[in-house]
Amino acid sequence: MSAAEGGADSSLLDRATLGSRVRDYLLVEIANGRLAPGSPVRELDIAKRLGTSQTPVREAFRELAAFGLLEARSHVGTRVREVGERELAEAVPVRAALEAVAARLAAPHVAEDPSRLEAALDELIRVATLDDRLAYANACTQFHREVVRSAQNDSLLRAWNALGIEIMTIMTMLTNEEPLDVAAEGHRGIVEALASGDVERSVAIVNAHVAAYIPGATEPPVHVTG
Amino acid sequence: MSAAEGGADSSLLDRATLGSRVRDYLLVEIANGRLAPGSPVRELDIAKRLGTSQTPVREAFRELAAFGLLEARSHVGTRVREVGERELAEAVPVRAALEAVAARLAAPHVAEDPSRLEAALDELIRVATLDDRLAYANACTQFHREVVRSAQNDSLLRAWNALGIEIMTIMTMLTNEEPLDVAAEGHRGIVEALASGDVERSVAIVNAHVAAYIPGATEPPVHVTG
DNA sequence: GCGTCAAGGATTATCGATAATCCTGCCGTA
DNA sequence: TACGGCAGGATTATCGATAATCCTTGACGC
Repeated sequence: MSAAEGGADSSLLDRATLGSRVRDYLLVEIANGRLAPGSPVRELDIAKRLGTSQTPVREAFRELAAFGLLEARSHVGTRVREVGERELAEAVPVRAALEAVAARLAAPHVAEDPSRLEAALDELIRVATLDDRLAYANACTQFHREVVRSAQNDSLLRAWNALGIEIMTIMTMLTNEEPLDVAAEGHRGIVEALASGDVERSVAIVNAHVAAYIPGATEPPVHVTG
Repeated sequence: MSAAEGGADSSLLDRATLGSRVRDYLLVEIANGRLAPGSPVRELDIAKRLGTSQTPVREAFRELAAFGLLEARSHVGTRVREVGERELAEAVPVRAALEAVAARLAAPHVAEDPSRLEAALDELIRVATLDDRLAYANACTQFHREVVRSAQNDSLLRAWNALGIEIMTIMTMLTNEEPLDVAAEGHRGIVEALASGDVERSVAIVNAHVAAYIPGATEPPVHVTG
């Protein structure tokens, strides 16, 4: 998915090109574990399975690789990227820094019109009642993406997207025992802080939230002030 | 360029795939203005001009679109996106935040073995004598990428790559009058700070450096402490 | 035993051609 | 005039097949 559309487009219209539908298919397969991390995926295999040619599959592969979900080696093969605890931990300070910037930039916009973010929160809380950790992970990713999107800064969104939060969140949720309703409610504070327009509080809350995402993290690894 | 390869491959070895060479070609054409912002680019035109088929061109288009350099509409056409000062300025706080994290993480590693970073600096200073602003821009990007790479954090590198620093730097260098040798020397302080292992000084210097990159910026938009 | 090299298999990379889609301009109608 | 619809052109999207590259395996010489 291009950074501009941000990964939320294809479900709306049927304008979807074949490539984007293949992409979504792979996304789901990776998300629910049918394509396990580390397992190889072959362009022509997927093409045959979906009844398309190699071309759209190839395009989908490239996009997912850009998101860090797939790992491709030229002329050799592609596999689902392994995201170990080390990778997960590694991403935390990066994510914290980016979402801190996002909070700083988003606060004024959200304060002016909090409706989109509130809708994302409502959806998250609704999904939390479904006892489906996979669906919850996706909703959670969408919520955070909405925060970043609220900053109205394409560069920021692109960088954040490149982290591959989808897979990180899924991993975290599946190796986690936290009740979903509690996890969901933990996001309310973010919306409130942003909607109030209080930049410093927003940044602090987001930092704490992201840092808490990885079990074992004791405090925000990067504290952003300014 | 895929996030994994990091955009630094194609100029070194001839491992470059056709798609990546087309990408680089287009990058240069856009940078030096032969492909003016707003002008349409046709896949088959470029393909014929470069003597390839449509496929690699298409791939290059997708990558450049992901970086915000091209604007594609399905079944209609692609044009060079207008990258105004606003876009350039937008990226600054994001880049500053990422490179601050990079400095924090890289300092210990660089202190232990500064050779790679020093080599990048030497190369930058060497290229500065060539009076080729395009080459300098590339060397400069390489230097900063080396700083980020020194952090030894894949997530960080992916996010940074997603910003498309190449084009930002090229744009800046081409609309800039600063003498190249002065610009190059401005990077020495970064290496020294990192090599000394002084994290706080490293972060401060990197922040100042990045913020100064955009003419008109008065102070680091985000100050990272911790 | 160990390094070197060649052949073969696996996978992606590229090609040339065709299909699908979208836009524009024209025509007919009221 | 304003409006709807329908050819025709332009461009991308997709296809099926072939080429190029890389890795592995095993033979061979030392």
